[in-house]
Amino acid sequence: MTRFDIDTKSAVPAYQQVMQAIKLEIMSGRLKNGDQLPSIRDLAKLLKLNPNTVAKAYYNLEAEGFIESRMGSGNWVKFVPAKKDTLRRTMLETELKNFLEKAVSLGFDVGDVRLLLERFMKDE
Amino acid sequence: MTRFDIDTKSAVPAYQQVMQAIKLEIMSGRLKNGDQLPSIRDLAKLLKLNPNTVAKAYYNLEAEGFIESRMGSGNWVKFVPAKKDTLRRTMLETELKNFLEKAVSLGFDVGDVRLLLERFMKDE
DNA sequence: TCGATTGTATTATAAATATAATACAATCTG
DNA sequence: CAGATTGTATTATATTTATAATACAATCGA
Repeated sequence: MTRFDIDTKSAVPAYQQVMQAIKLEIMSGRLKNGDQLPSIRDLAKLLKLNPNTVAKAYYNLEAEGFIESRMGSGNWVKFVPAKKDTLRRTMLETELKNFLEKAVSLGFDVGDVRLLLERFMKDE
Repeated sequence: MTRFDIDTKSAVPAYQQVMQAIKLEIMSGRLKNGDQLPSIRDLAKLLKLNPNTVAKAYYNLEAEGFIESRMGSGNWVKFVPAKKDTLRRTMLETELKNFLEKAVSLGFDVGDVRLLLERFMKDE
């Protein structure tokens, strides 16, 4: 797993930074299905965090279906490509719906959003 | 202004509910440029909130450019159609960028988002 | 001008959240 | 089996956030 650091000055809570970093590792493929994650205590020591903070990150990652915790033994990446694709898609759809809600409350419709998106695609 | 209520059981803070309701009034056109808003104390009494809670909502609405507060006199909707359109567009772009960031961190690209969006347009 | 109305500032309280300290319990390994 | 390692649960502390109580200051209007 790629090393990462916690920005203690950030407004983003430490446990969320841990979650984000690990998700990124999984999404990018650097962490594969079945890979074992560092133990809570080891990662806590490495990042200079309290073990409970890492435990909270792992707990949430498990709830979101990214990893699996087994008592006494450790934490593993849970990454079944097919399932993960539907998971990612579900997450994307949730985020899109949230965004569209905001757009509508701003007075725009889905067509407006589509036009703006296409401008984005041309620009970059 | 259309009457609205505060859901005290909601996880959304009261001051944010006030902001959202007033933005909606402005965006929908029910509140027009130059319209005077109820005084902080009046709205607080109406909604059964502390005046400071309403003041916080008004303060943020002013910071976001939706209204204007004048000491001793009151609060007015600031809604210059042209400027407001650019404001809305800026807000939309900000929200879109935030969403696209999440999409990318999920492993999707802008093209994927466009396809999903078009499916949304067909379905509804 | 002067009282009433308005927004603002200060301070306090309550609730939620993040982090930490510590103890507990399941699993693995020799 | 026994000790070490692992995740989990409980409780406490610190910080942030939302709300409230109160006092202050600018503006308006009779």
